[in-house]
Formats: sequence, structure tokens, C-alpha cells
Amino acid sequence: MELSERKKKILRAVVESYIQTAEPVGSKALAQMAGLKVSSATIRNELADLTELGYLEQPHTSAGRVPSPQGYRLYVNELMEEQRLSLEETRQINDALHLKMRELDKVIDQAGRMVSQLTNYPAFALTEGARRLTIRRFDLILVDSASFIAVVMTDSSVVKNKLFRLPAELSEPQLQLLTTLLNTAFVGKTLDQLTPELMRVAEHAAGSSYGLISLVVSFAMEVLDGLENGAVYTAGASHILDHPEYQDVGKAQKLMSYLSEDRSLAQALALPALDGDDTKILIGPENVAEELKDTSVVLASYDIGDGMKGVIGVVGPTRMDYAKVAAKLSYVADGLSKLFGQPELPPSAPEKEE
Amino acid sequence: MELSERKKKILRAVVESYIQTAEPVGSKALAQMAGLKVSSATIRNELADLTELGYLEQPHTSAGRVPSPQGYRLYVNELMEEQRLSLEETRQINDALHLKMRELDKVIDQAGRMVSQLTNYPAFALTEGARRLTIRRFDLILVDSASFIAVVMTDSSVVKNKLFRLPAELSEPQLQLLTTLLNTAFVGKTLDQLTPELMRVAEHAAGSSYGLISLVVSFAMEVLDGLENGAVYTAGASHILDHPEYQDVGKAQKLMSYLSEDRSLAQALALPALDGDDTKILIGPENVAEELKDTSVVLASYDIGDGMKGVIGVVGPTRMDYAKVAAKLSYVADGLSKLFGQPELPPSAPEKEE
DNA sequence: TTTAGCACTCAGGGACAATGAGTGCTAAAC
DNA sequence: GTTTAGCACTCATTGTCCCTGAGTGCTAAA
Repeated sequence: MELSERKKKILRAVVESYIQTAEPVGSKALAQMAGLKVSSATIRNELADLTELGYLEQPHTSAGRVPSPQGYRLYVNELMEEQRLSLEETRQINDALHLKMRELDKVIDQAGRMVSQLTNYPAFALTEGARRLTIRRFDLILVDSASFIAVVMTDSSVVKNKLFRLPAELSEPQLQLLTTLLNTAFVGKTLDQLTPELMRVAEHAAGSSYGLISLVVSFAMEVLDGLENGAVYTAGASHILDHPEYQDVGKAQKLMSYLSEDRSLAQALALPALDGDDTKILIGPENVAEELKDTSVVLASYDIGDGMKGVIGVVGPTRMDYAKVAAKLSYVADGLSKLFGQPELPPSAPEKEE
Repeated sequence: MELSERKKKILRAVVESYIQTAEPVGSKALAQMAGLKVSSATIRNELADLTELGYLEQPHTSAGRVPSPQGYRLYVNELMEEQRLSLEETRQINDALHLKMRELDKVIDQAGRMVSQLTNYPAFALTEGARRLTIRRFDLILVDSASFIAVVMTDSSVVKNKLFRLPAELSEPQLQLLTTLLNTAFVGKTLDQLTPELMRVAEHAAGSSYGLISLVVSFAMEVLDGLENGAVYTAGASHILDHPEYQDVGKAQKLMSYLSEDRSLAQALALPALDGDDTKILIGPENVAEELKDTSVVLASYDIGDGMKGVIGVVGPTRMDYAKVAAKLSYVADGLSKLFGQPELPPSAPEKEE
């Protein structure tokens, strides 16, 4: 059954007032506020209906009304107006995105922090675990006679390096040999294919190289493993305490410690994020995770390139300014997608310092 | 004036009881507890003395005693027994340290998290900003015709890389040329010496290379800059809420938001950390930062190599189990020092999977 | 269908007394 | 001189009672 226009108007007023004040809304306040020219008594009747239909709740008999999850859902689906970001805000976001070193994890971490700061809610950023990644290339760079850097590159152009120090001399030709060996034997392989046997064979072919092959390949495996499991960055957990629903330390603590366990968050959110379109809002009990049953989560997904995806989002009380948060998140997500897709800089304009 | 043996014994009992229970300690409880065969009345007299001398405080007339910062100080300096870690604990720490990729910042971040988990207090790990770092070497690795990886290595064997995508073709010889150019012109230079002029000159020598030199050098500058400023990693801020002194949400929030501003923490702690020996304990008002006046900080420093140093520490209420925390911290710090000093693995024992 | 009026409910807050842990002091005992 | 028992005193904490006021639901008139 469709709600009457007036009921919708009232529901919207309740939600928006409650979002602002965190106080139950009474009929009298609504009568003045909402652009309706009816008395508080009329509103009371409507409120009673809305409560019966499950859109509103009453903390106790003599209190005003508070939106139920179902009420928020209706608000988000139909009543909410899209929020535009101010120029100031978009500028701030753009600046922040372009600032730092463009290393995959750094950028994503950074984006999470930014979102948290922007919205005043705890935020997280995660990369979907990519499946079946392979190694694309090895490079070994001699540093001095007893150490070298291994650079490993995988699909999605992820590059990682590590410095190896050895208790023995190492010559440039030896390193060359190792490099070609690594590249012929291990490039294009997935994580499972990097078996101990394969490593032993290669090791043997390389002659007495102090088990260097194993070392470097183990490192490569770590890298692949890390990427396949996805990464989770959380930021701004302390913002929880900003909001009156978490004045109760016990509650706050529960949520916080949930947020700081990376694994759980990733799992809880992987599913809803996968299908959805651009942004997604999960209200209270719509969350799968028990710990999030009375919080809301807003998600936006972005493209990393090569088919990899990521998600950024915020967590907060169900009383959340969904319109604003969703707008900000989706703007940041778009920014990230562009950032990862884009070449370094236009060739025509070499940089000038000022 | 030196305290009598008995007074010390009583003070110690008060501190240790209070550390455990967070409740003011009364004379009766002490009479039973401390290995003293005197009545509660005697203890009361002693308590009165200790209070007068400033080692104890009374929240209100009809309450027990609580150690003052000065009392904690005496306890830490003279009364505290060194705590030994259990085998289990040392194993846990060692495992964790050796687990992950050995990238400078990853390890340090990881160490911070571990400490926080180990002690149940918020922890931080920071690297002292190294002065006058120089670039030791550049390498450029071609990925495909329109992208390459730049690997920059600095003093202290820090290695960073970044992927550059270009909207134009690039050949292996071109890249070779660039590499030698970068290495001849910029190696051994400090951050200040990487001036725009120098970049322009080099750019010119390279011919029309799309401003690639600037790009790569800018990246190198970012790296140097990052290292010189030092980095701060905080972890486990949510542990604050575990402790009864932060049941007051306002207090908890203040401390938390202080902890999440990286800069301030680094500054507040840089000074005391610089001189000190191995571990250092700052009790309540001994902290310089206003926000930390009623918290304590325990610090331990470690060597990164090449003269660079770092600090790990925890923050908590003045009622903190100093003995345990100090022991754990110093163990982890030692572990880190060893880790950074050590070669990759003994040459005789190539790794085996199991 | 809307509105005015009225009785009813109930959380929040202030006043007040009871409780009890812990103190300081004094005077006796060692 | 030190230790101890005894006792009056202090004061945070807890629970009870009551009042207040915001907000409701219902009824009857407009």
C-alpha cells in the first residue's frame, strides 16, 4: 500500500529532524516545522498510523517518535534528496587525492582517512581480493656486494620490492643469471603453482646460490597472497564517540573492537558490495554481521583497473545523514576510479615548479 | 630523606593493588595484604605520612589512598621488580616480527599493532626523522611500451618504487639513457640540492623526454621528504575504553583524538626519546603535552641501521602496569633492532617448506 | 475529516535519608 | 617511643519518593 502524500511528508520531517537532533520528535514540533497547515492532533493521528505500519518507533509511551530501520529505508529509497557537494568540498577532495605517492595501498589508505575526516564517521577502504593473480616480472638490482633489491610486479601493475642482505658476496653476473632464471621459471604462474618442487628445480639449475631463489620467490608469494586476500584499512574509529548514541561506553567499545578486526569487516561487507551498483546503503538490521545490527553502513565501489575493484565506506549509527554521506562517498569513489585509470600526466605539459 | 623500609613496602603494596583493581586502597586491606604484621591503625599512621610527603593522594576524606605521580615515580625507580616475559610471550613476539614482508614501514606499523595487542593499551611506533638523507641510486624498469617503474633507493637502504603510466611510447634505450642521466645528476644529493634548476638542466640534457626527469625526481623528493619527517603509526586506540579511568566518554574522546593527530604525538615524544637510554617512562605531569598530563607513556627505542633510530611506545592511564609494559616494549624494541641489523638468512641453510 | 480538550503515562531530576568504607585522633598497652 | 584498640566523624554512593513536563491517545464537538 502506498503511503499518502501527507504521511510521506511527515515521515520525512521526522527523519530529518531526528538526524539533526538525535531527539525523538513530537507532534507539536512537527506541526510547526513541516510545511503542513494542520494541528498537532492531526499529526498525532498520522504518527499513530505510521507507527502501526512500522515506519516509526516510540522509545516509551510519553516520548516522541523515532524512525525505525524500515522508516529510514523508505526515506533513503524515496524521500531523500540528492545532496550536492559544495565547490569547497570537491576541491578539498580532489587536492587530497592527488597529493600523495601513488602507491596502491597508500592511496587507498589515504582515501579512507579522508572519508572519515569528511564525514565524521569511522571509515574503511578495502580492496576486493583479486583471484588468480600471476607474476608478471622479476627484477633484481644490485646494491652493494652483499645486498640486492628484488622488485616483483604482478597483474594489475602492482609493484613491490624488498631489500635482501646476504652474508656473502654476490656479483652482477650471478644476479643476471638469477633474474633470467626467475623470469623464465616463475613468470605467469599463480600462487598455487609456485610449489616447493618448482622452487627446488629452479634452485638446482641455478647452482649454489645460497637458496636465493627460494628467498625471492617466497617474497613473491607473500605479495600475491597479500593481494589475493584483499586489504582493509580503517580510519577514524574515534569518531564513534562524537555521536550521542555511543555515549554508552560499552556500546562504543563493542563497535570499535569490531571495526579494528580487519577480517570480520571485510567478510561482512564483501557480499553486499559485490553485486550492487555504485553506492549502497545498509540500514541497521539489514547488515549481516551481528555487531552491525544497530548501525548503518554506506558503501561506494571504485575500479582499480585490470578488473580489480575496491570499496570505501563509513559506519555509523542508523541516525546518519545518508544524503550527505552518500554524496561524499560516491564522489571520492569516482575520484579513485579516475585516478587509477589515468596516465601519469599529459605529455604536452612538463611540470614546472613555482 | 630516605623512606623507611616499611614505608616503601606499604607504598609498593598500594601501587600494586591500585594497578590491579583501580580502586583506592584502604588501611585494612593493606594490613591483610602486605607481608607486614602490624595492625591497620599502624598502617594508617604510615599512610598519613606518605600522603604528607606527596607519594599518595586521597580522592576524598573517607576514601582509601591512591598513588600520586610522585608515588609512581618512586615505584618505577626503586620498588618495581623487573618482569620476565614467559616463553610463550617471547615466542609470540618473535613469530610476529618475522612474519611479514620486511618493508621498513610495514614492519614498524606491524610492530606497533603487536605492542598494542600485547599490552592492551594504545600503542605507537615512530621513526625519528633522519637528517640529510641522500639518494643512493635510481633504477627504471620498463613494464610495457607506455609504462615503467621507477625504483629509488636512499641511505639506510630504504627502497621505494612507483609505477608511471605515460600516454606515449617509450623504448628500452630511452629508458637506459634516462637512468644513467638520473644517476649521474642526482645521486648523492640531499633534498635541498634537488633544485628546479638542476632538474631543468638535466631535462635539457635528456632531450625531449616528456618531462620524465621531473616526474621521477619529484617522486624521489617525496621519498626523501617522507623519511626526513619521520613517520608515525598508531594502533589500538580503542583499548582506551578498556580501562575504567576512561569510562567518561569526554576524557576518552580527548585522548583519542589527540592520539590520532600524528604530528602532535611525534613532537611531544621526540624530545624525551632522543637522549634516554633503552626504555623510558613518563608519568602523568612529566609529559610535556598538555593532553597527556594525566596519562603515562612508556617508550623504548630501537636501531634501524645507518644511524637511524625509532621509538615504540604505549599510552595509558597513570595506573599502568609499568613493569609488564616496560618488559614487553623493550623486548620488542630489541627484536626490531636485531631485525634491521641482520642479514637475510644464514647462507648454509636454504629454506625448506614443510 | 479535522480540531480542541483532557486524562494519562513515564523518563528525568532534585531532595532526602540510610549505608558503610575509610579516616584521624586519643588513650591505653607494649 | 611505638603500636594498637576504640570511637566519633566524613562523605561518596545508593535507593526512595515525589514532582515536573513533554508527549500521547481518546472523545466529542466543529
